[in-house]
Amino acid sequence: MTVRVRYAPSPTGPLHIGSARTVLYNWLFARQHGGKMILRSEDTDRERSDVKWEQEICQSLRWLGLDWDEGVDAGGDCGPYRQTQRLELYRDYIQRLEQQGRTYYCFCTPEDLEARRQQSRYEHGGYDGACRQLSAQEVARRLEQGESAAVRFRVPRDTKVEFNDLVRGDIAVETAEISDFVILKKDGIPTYNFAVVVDDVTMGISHVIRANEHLINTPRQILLYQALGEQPPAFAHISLILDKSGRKMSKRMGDTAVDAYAQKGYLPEAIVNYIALLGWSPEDEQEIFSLEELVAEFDMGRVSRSPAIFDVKKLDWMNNQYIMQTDTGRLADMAMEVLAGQGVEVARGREWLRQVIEVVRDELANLAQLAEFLPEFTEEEVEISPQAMESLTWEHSGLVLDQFISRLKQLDSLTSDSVGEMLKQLNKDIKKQTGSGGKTVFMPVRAALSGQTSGQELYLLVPLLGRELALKRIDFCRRAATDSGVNNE
RNA sequence: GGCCCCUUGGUCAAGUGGUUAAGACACCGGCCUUUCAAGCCGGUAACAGGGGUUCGAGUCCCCUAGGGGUCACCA
Repeated sequence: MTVRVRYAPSPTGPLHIGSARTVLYNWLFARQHGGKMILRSEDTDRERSDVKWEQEICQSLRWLGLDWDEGVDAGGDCGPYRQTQRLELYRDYIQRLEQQGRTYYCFCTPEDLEARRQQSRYEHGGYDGACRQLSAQEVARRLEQGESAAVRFRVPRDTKVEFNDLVRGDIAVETAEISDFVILKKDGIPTYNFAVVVDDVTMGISHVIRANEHLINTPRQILLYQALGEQPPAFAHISLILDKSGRKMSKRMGDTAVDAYAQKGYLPEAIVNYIALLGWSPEDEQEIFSLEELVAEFDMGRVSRSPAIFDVKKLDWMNNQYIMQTDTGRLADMAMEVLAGQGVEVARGREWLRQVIEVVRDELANLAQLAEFLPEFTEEEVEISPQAMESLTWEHSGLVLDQFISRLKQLDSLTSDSVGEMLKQLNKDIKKQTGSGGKTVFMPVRAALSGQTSGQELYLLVPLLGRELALKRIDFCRRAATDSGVNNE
């Protein structure tokens, strides 16, 4: 059997992180079986659908590195791939069911239904079957009078629907639990449950891999497959991704859209890697996976049945892992965009930013955090910590800084090597002159250069500052120390 | 409320009747280091509860509790 899977979003918002994982699992499954991936737009909700979202979803998918063989933006033999463009097809299928007496017209208004439901809410949900027994004459008469009607599917009574879910095992539901549901809305648009079935049948879908919230829809859909005389596909329902509070991920608790993570400077491969591990685990203990490795290792049988909580801390760690091993040129390109998106201007340009990244990358959870690091390399007037201030008053600090300044001025070019050499020599010489070195040398230099007692390696910091800024900093910090009433001469 | 699904440390999770119950993130400590990170080493911490079945249960069965989903002319 050729594997054909699909991702079928409704274009009503950006790509959700949970959906991204669903697509990933579909994609991995297709790729490892030499199958096809299909992207279909379920845009039958005319109120909320918008092509703008369809485009954004496509863009996020591409950004993640997930492609598709057929569908929206790709074409294929089973098109069109937007449900609103397949209305005639649905009509044919509705007719097939009609001819077999499996449907009936329903004239109940939404208000009627709502009112009746209010009363019986906790006894039996769903439709009460009011129009099930309407005579053919009455139906014809009301239709003729121009009364509009929805079409409902006649659910068989007293039987049960059983199927085997690839991740959940055997599932059985009594049809008594399923009321006659609408398959064609009054406006002539099919409902989700009907359209998916027709689409999955006509597109030859072999495996339906989707979120767990659809598990309960599956029996209805299987009933439809049976009524149409079609073989249902295999189903795999994967658990939801929850937020920190254990609820379905909501914007209130953090970012839910893939795009939000892109804008914060998370790398697509980190996102993919992280969500792959949210609900699936490999046989061994590997944590870092490329897309190719995932194709090889992924196993639907090892997908977890329980919901997973999205942990940004681990994502941060994962992203950092990728930041540390990614080419800084690429990071710089991404960072320029990310920072621009945050309204942060990089006055000294991309190449300079690249060097900054080289120096601070091991502390970065995402590229947007670069914004917090930049002042350390650009500001003239820095914040001076009490500890830094104190180190400027040490016995030999004045001497150390004087010598550092004159040597800095003499250096031909500022590279990590030349500055490193210079510092080493300075340390040696000071030790010879005063008897103390190490911390008594490096700490005042650091304090005068940055106002802090911790930070980047000095030989990396200085070249990034440049001679001019470095000298200004030292001047500024010494002045501040003097002004604070302490004599550091 | 009915139905369906789920329940191993704070989080992700391994585990398919016999293990000292892995590993990762986070946290704590140590080493390294002119600082901070990174890195390396180590530590704290879990089978929701109760009944069975069994020589033996995180693993199988039942009940309870908790969480989630669903009960739309939304998808």
